[in-house]
Amino acid sequence: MPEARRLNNTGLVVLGMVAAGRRNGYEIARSIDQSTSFFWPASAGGIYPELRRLHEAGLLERREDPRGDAARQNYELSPQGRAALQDWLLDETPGRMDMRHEDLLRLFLTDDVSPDKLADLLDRIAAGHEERIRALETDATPTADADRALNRTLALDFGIELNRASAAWCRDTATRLRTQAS
Amino acid sequence: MPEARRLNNTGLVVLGMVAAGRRNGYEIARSIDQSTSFFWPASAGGIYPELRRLHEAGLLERREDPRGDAARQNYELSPQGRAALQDWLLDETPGRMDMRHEDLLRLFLTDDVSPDKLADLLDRIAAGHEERIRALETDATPTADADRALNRTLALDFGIELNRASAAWCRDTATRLRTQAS
DNA sequence: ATTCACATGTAATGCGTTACATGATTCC
DNA sequence: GGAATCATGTAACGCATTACATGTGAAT
Repeated sequence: MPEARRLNNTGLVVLGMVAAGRRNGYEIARSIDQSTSFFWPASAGGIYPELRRLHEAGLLERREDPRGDAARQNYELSPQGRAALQDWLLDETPGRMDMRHEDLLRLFLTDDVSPDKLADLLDRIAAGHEERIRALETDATPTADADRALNRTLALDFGIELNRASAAWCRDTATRLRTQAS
Repeated sequence: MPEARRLNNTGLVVLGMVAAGRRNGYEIARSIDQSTSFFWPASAGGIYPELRRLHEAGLLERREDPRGDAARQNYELSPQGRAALQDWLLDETPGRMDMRHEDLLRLFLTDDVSPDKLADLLDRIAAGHEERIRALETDATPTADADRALNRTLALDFGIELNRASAAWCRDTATRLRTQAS
């Protein structure tokens, strides 16, 4: 049985971030924030308890690494941790995918179906996606992150492309509605 | 202060579904499953408690509507419920948008960055999106749903387009990786 | 001197998911 | 009679979020 079954959402990305060279909770939180958060969010408050759990489960090794008087922990993968991560990475069953898109629910539930109102809403949805593109592009700049590995770049590119397509569809549909209405 | 603050994820869609004419928990669960689940999931088990909460909060009116010996509840919006829903619908602050995309996390965390392996993974991600397109298209067929309102159609179209763009990007990138590698 | 980035945590609360359990009705 | 659909719930469980609390080190 794959160990990965026991890894929750936070645990998965925390383990992966340690594997990617992040050493402590703060670095992990920062990295998640800059890179995975748009397709795999995890809040800072959940990371430290999760690090402890992973350590207690034997997936992480920890050593004290104080900076002056300030306590600091340094984490690395244990052999079991590496194995659990590989189990999950090599699992070829399709991964879960969930979405929660509030504006789309608004669109779906709007009872005023006049084309103009819908077009306005679509424009606002587009604006949201366009802002997200900007956020992703700043994160994707080479200076922002030492990791220029191909797969990292690809994941961010995917996010940009996704939002670009969303924004484009919204803009197109909005203008289509407006021209048809007139 | 908008009442919508007190509505949780399930409550929002439940209220909306009642507004859209769904009468009982079963109908709501079925509708969510067929339409909003890909951008606003809600599990059946959470709907009945939520209906009770909304009723207790005064947002829904309930009356008994037995079918033979079988108990059944019929829900409708109360004036407060309608107001709360409108508050939320007309709120122009950008809505939340979250995603959880396991295969994308796999892509991001893969340490074997050989183009062939990455291309394989991308093909699998594409396949997942293509399957989702098929699911959405069957839900979007006119026969499947009496609601042919414009906004409903648009929301489903958005989902289809989103997955189409995702799949296309994955396929394109996979072939690009393979040709560059050779 | 003070502000900002670094760094680690806790506690409350409210979900959301899952699995299960039950029974009626309708259709074949 | 049996199966699928309709219909309503409960209970456990593990989170995930949020807000808070605290302190150090580095830079200006």
